[in-house]
Amino acid sequence: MSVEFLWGERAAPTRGPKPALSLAAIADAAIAVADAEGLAAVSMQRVAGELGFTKMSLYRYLPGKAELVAVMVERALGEPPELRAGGWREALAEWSELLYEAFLRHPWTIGATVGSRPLGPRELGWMECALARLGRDCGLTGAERLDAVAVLAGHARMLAQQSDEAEMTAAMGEVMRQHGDRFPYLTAAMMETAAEGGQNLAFAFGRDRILDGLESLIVRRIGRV
Amino acid sequence: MSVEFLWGERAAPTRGPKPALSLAAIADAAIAVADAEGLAAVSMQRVAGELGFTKMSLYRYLPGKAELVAVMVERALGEPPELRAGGWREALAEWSELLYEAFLRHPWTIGATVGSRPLGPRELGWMECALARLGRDCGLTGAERLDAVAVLAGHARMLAQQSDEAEMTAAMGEVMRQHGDRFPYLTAAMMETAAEGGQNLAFAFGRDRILDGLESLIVRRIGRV
DNA sequence: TTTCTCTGTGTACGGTAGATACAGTTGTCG
DNA sequence: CGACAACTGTATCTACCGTACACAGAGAAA
Repeated sequence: MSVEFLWGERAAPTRGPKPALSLAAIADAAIAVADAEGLAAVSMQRVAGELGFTKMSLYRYLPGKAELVAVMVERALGEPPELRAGGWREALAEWSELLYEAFLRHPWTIGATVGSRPLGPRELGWMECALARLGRDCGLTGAERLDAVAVLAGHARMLAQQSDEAEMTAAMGEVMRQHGDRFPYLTAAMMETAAEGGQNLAFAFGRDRILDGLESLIVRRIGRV
Repeated sequence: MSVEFLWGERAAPTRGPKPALSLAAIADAAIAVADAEGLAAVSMQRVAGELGFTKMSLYRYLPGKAELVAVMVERALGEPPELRAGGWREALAEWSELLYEAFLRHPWTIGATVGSRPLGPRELGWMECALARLGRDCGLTGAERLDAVAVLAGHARMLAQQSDEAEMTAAMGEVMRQHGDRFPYLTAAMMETAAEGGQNLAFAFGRDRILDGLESLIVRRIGRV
């Protein structure tokens, strides 16, 4: 995986035939496949076929599949958002919600952004726009600010992943019916949840707890929010 | 992927040749490969070769590769821990740290536990032993207790993943040197971090913020911890 | 001993990523 | 204009992957 690929703009060649494809068109076709059938369905063959070309033609635009996935992620993530005016807490709340929604729009990005990988400009841009609001005067060190943003991002990622797992929850219900007695506290919590009904506020709950925790530390450090 | 596989004990056959392999031996060989070279290096061929058998022999013990990975995860996770006595906060702090260390021991489990998958008894057991400490009398609803534990688990997973990415950080440093001016706040935070030195407390920082947030909610709900 | 079941093996198939060689197109320069 | 160089997409090839299936041998039950 070449890091430069996500950052460098390659000069458009002047000689030779006009390219029939483009990086953007390839990425969009791949994203459409991933949205519809998951990341596992994205193969060079499949994407090229979707565009009416042979798979090897894609290698004129991309060094390999890893780069394709990286470009897909960058495109699916979108430009970093313009956050509403307000304090750091409101800004980070909005930021994490937007990230959460981006993950929901393209659930495969969750699986595509695990492990070591080169970060593209947009992924860094999202980090930047959160850090811009958690400024240097909030009483947190640089490492703490980075970690605070990472915790929020991790929460958005985890909750988006959970909401993508309807059939997993169904399969788990079957298991719980058979082995529920081995997990009394888990069973109780799930029964309560089912009785309450409202489960869509799971993301907001965790996010607000994290922000509560940050706020209490900041208050301890500088005496105000 | 058959859910029953992780839960059911298959009866040992009485007739025919003695099995030369065992599920445990296969999983251990696969885990050794994954620990050394990553999950991508785990193929039926490779695991069977490691044991001195042909790949097709593995299918006498496992329906397919998905089940192999599921068994690997269950084995690598280990039995749910016995948490020290104490309040919910100390217990959850220890719990998330143990989970974090389990992820560090087998970094590939992070990538193997994304997306919809059948949960095994140990994965549920870990949830159970955390929920047992965040009891019904803490003022949180069932859904809130589940989400609180999920946030802590997600944090452990995310930080374990980050610490596995030394070369990613290195590659990012190169990128920042070239395009750092586009990300001033990110650059500042990273410079500060590098100057401070101590980055191993990143996990504890996030964990303590999450626990702070939970504590402040519980205090609001029932007036005490 | 015969029978039946389970074991591990060999072969085969369709899928994957990717290297390489090649034919056709097209801009630039003599 | 003609020759050349650069670039395109295609066809072919290798090396894997997971796994379906048929089969020979092992070994306990009948």
